[in-house]
Amino acid sequence: MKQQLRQVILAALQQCYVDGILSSGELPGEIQLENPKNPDHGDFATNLAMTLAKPERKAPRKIAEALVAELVKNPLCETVEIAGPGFINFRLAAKCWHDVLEQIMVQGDTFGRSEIGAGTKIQVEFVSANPTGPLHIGHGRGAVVGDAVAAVLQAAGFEVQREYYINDAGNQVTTLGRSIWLRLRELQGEEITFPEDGYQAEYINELAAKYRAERGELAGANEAEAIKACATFGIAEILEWIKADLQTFGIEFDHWYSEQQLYDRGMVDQELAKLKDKGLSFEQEDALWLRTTEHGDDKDRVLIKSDGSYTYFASDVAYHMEKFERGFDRVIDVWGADHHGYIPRMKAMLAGLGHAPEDLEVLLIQMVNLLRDGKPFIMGKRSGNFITLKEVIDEVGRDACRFYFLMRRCDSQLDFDLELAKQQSSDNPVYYVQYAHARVCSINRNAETAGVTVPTSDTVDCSCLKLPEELALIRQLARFTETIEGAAVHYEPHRVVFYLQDLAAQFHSYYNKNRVLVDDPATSRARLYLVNSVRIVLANALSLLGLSAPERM
RNA sequence: GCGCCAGUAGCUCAGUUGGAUAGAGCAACGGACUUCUAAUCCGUAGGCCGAGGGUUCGAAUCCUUCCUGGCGCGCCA
Repeated sequence: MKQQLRQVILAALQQCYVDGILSSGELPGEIQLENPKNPDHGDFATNLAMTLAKPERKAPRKIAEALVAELVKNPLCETVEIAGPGFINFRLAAKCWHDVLEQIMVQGDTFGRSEIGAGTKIQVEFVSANPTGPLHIGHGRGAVVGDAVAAVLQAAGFEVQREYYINDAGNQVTTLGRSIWLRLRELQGEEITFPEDGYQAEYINELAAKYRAERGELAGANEAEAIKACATFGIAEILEWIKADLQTFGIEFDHWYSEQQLYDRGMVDQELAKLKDKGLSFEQEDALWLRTTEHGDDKDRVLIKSDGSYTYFASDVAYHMEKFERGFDRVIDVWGADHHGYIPRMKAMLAGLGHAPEDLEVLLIQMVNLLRDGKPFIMGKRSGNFITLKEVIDEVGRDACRFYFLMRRCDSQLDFDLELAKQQSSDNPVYYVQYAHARVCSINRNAETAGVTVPTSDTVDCSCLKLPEELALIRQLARFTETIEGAAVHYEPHRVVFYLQDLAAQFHSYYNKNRVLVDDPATSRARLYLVNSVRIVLANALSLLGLSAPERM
């Protein structure tokens, strides 16, 4: 709709140049069209005359007059008016809006999709929590945001892969192994002193018990081997928990990528060798450093420590180099905001290899403040006051949980009140939106009983849809595609959430003011056509965010 | 000390590439169910967009200085 109008405006501008009414010949890169907040300002507005004021050296309103003289000739435009300092306001013919409904009906569950991302391969890596403990609420937010970002990108035509990076190498693995091993010895009746830096949580005892049940007593193996066995066992078990939790949350990954395998395949050494060949790394004090200061980092970073072991950064560098070698045009990492200090060195590393800064986009997920009845719910691994993601989902419900995580832009902190999220009332926005969907379904059931069927595009008489609120509703529906595009381009899935709330509000208001099923059959059918278009868009948006669209509530 | 994110109504937050009179929900107050689901709707009230300066036709939005809160600044992961 917008694109169509842009063409019309461009043609009018060119005509003005041909006629010599305007002389600069200036063609704007893109004609800016906005959706006015004030309905008096029409369906669309452009500031074109104001931006042309400088090159034309004429008053904006003069330029607008010339353009309007051309534009009124177009049948698409019902009215074209000049307003304020030089805005041109358009009101489109009702026919244009009725065509939108037909598009929705014909396209069904694909309505809203576009191809702006066609040909671009993007990888979204998210969650990537260490497999040393169950997922908590912070991981949940990252999981939902990552999943939704991937979904809107897909809807906008990008080719998307969802990946989980498993940090199954490094010190934390040994710590996990040792923790399980100690608990296991405890179970076998030994008196042990549990170290300060071990994992103290209850689930370690569960893992130890399970190990014992499945594998029996620890045999005479030496300590290092026993710890390693416990670690391997623990990682595998916890990974299963994580996979199960994500599944109940409705999140699926295309690819699980193991850090350990990165080492086993020799990828880390290979990639580090490439850096060395390019002169990006250097040795100093027995350690290997990456020269990240050349591209904006505060200091150079260690890849291989003086004791010969690798830093976490080393495998991360190799991992990201390999991502691009896999053919992705762009790579998105979803991280907890506490890792933000890491961004400059990663970007510097890629810049050294000739990548543009925007090839890697890091989405920082701000902290989640867990509350219960408005009071902070302090989580301490040691206090025992620990609540896992699974417990939150079980208590609050999947849809409400997802919706809360998506309601805010991810770079602002989120207060998550368990009692509030749990409420199945008007206080809970997720039900407000889902209720709109259920309401249309209910109307459909009543229509069916009354023998009224939803008309097809060629049998509907859209001329019955002329109330201002009906046209406003269609305008909102028409914005769905551009909303998804905006959410995709800016990596901001919360835009879809706000869109959904606006659409639901408009529908509820319309529903309260007007009956769909009235005495006049043509009007009933046309309104049924309209509300079912609303239903389709609600369902598409809900599905995009991983939310259900219930038919009854 | 340096860096990142945030600061908008009593509370929680939106606000598109800089656009017209800054919006929504909750809370408060007043209304609407013999009518397709009241998990809904309609109305009232509520603002120094953290503060100052700058850029321009035009700033919550861009630049700059400061204030406040959160988080980072390892040869940890």
